Amino acid sequence: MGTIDEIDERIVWELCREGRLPNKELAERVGIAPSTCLMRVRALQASGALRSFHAQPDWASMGLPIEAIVAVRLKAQARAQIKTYAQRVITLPNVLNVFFLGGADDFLIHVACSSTGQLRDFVATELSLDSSVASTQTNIIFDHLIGVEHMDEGSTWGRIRDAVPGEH
Amino acid sequence: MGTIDEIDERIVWELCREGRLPNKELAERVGIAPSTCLMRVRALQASGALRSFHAQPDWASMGLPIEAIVAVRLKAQARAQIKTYAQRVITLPNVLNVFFLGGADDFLIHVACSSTGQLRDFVATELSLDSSVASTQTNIIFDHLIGVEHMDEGSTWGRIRDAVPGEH
DNA sequence: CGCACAGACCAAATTATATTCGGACTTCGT
DNA sequence: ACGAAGTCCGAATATAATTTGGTCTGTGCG
Repeated sequence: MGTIDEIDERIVWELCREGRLPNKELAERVGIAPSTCLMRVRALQASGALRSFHAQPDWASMGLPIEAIVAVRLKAQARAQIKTYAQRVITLPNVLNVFFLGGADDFLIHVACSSTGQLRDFVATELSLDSSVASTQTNIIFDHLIGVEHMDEGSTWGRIRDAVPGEH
Repeated sequence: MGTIDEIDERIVWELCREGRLPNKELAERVGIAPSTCLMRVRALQASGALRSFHAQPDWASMGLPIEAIVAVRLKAQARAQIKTYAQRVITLPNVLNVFFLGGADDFLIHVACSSTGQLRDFVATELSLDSSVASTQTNIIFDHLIGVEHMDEGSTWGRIRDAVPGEH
């Protein structure tokens, strides 16, 4: 099956940092021929290791200057419907991300809105109103930093895995 | 200045959904010539409306199957150093995203780890150990849905902005 | 051992895309 | 109405993506 070697990892890594990196340039960076590189990228997509590619816009420029994280708790008896609820929420236009969580909160919903008013309205009518919801807590996002954009060439992800701490 | 019209919005929107969409195809979708489309995309990047492009990997395939959101609170007197702390954290290899928050928590840190052991170790040594930190709370992520992937053609972002609720 | 096979790779040819460039069109101010 | 500025398009060119065929390597088995 799709066992990922060192080169595949470098490919994924480079594409995380620069999603529109041309195949030719990518091939050069990881040290293989463009044709081979293309084959690998397609295999990575087919295997699911490379899920998707997305632009990261400045939401404010798009008229959505207010971002927030909404922590949602479902009623205990509604936990079974957690997937149904999430499936509905993820299709709402303002929703950027949904994280299913363990712990006190059932999930976090990352949203972008045109104003604090719209945010309040959105949370009230789209999130809280659902009968499965026990409570919501809205936290404004002041800034958002993206990890892969701040990572050096040197720090490979291979190193991360190697550094597994002991489970004493 | 970079005032964004209807077509620019559609461009950004399409690229959010498909980051590697070829310029020719993009031009076709938004109904302009490829040369014009290229010019607009570059203008959007220059103006900052299009920040960046990233691949979305399956972190488990990359050997990092454990994802978590860590809520961090700084000591009251350390709030001034919030940016310093964040700048350090964002460069750590396991960190995917950092959200600066208003509210009780100062920020949320989205991380990917090779094991629960590494997660515990990472939070303990890289996040909690800092003298500015008052407390951390770690929540495992069971699943992560991406909004733009689940949005239909029909639902334009223009509609979001229009639907500004009244501030009565 | 030596052959047949599968898998991975590369280079060159082909196809398609990205990019540049010049000119046409619109808008706006005088 | 005229000219300047801005925006757009189409065709030409540069560059990249993709296909193809063949080489190399390792493997299993006669």
